[in-house]
Amino acid sequence: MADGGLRIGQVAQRTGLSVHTLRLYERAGLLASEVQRDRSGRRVYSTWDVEWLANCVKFRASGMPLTTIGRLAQLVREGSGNEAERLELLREHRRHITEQLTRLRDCLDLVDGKVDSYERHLAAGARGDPWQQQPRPTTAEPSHQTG
Amino acid sequence: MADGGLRIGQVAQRTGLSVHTLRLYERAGLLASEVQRDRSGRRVYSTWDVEWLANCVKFRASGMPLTTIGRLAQLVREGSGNEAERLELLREHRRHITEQLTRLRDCLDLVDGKVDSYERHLAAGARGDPWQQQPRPTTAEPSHQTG
DNA sequence: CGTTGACCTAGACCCCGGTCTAGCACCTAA
DNA sequence: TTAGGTGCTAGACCGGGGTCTAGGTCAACG
Repeated sequence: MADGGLRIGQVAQRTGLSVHTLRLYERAGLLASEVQRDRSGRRVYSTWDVEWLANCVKFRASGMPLTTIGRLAQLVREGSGNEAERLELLREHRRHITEQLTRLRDCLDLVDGKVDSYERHLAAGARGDPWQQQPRPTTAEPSHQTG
Repeated sequence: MADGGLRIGQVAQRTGLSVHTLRLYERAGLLASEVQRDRSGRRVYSTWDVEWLANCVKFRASGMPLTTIGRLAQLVREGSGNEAERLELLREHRRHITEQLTRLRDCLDLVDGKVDSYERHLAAGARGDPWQQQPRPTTAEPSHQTG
């Protein structure tokens, strides 16, 4: 395991991505540095590549689309000088994550509420349905309001 | 706005779903009660339907697949007696949400770290790249370790 | 009346992100 | 020398979740 020098299978193991996906990511331009090849054409990933991929995994897991990761990768590939742009991109993603977090917490509230009510319901011996449309008031007609 | 009696367009407005999606959801069996129709065949949603749909929106937003929502809807459609199963389903989804939350927080840490480092980097006058592979140690060859 | 706007159905289309296959090349170990 | 394992490319395929189109029906308004 001398520094650098992992092949695709090993990288797959330690990133949790499939080899297919690794190749896909490369084709899609997600890699921030050209992957080396050994003399018979097989990919050779440096440990830096693997770290980068681990980051990609987290970006994906937090909903960053492949194209965006690609843009970031490109910026890094281009080297120093565009840090402001990278920062911008990262900030935007951070915003995106925090939004997801609040939405998710909101949903969790809903689900928690439902779970609670069903638990109480079942504990109390199942009288009535805590989540049922009312016993059908009438045969609803849209009452023709144009609004 | 007498109780009950919204048409699809209005429902689209208040749920944020498109009319296309509303019809899709119906076809996919996401609705927990048969949508009424007026005498010319147009859908007439009760306010209960709309509430249900609002819940569906949250389920989706928290990553519940359509098929699962469909199962839940079916249980509700079938009426009292299967509350335990609904509870099970909801609990599982809650678990799923909390997992997402922890993963997301983890990703947020990463992104926060990167943002911080770029901010400090830029504030300090951009020396070196905080996110760059080391200056290319050698021309990595995989050193043929079979492991 | 006719026109306009909301609605209907069936079905095609699309994007995204992966997953898999076919057919081939290499390399090392038995 | 051959077999097994791993890798390669190009490209097909897939599932999920929408989104849109074509072609038609109402119904209400001017």
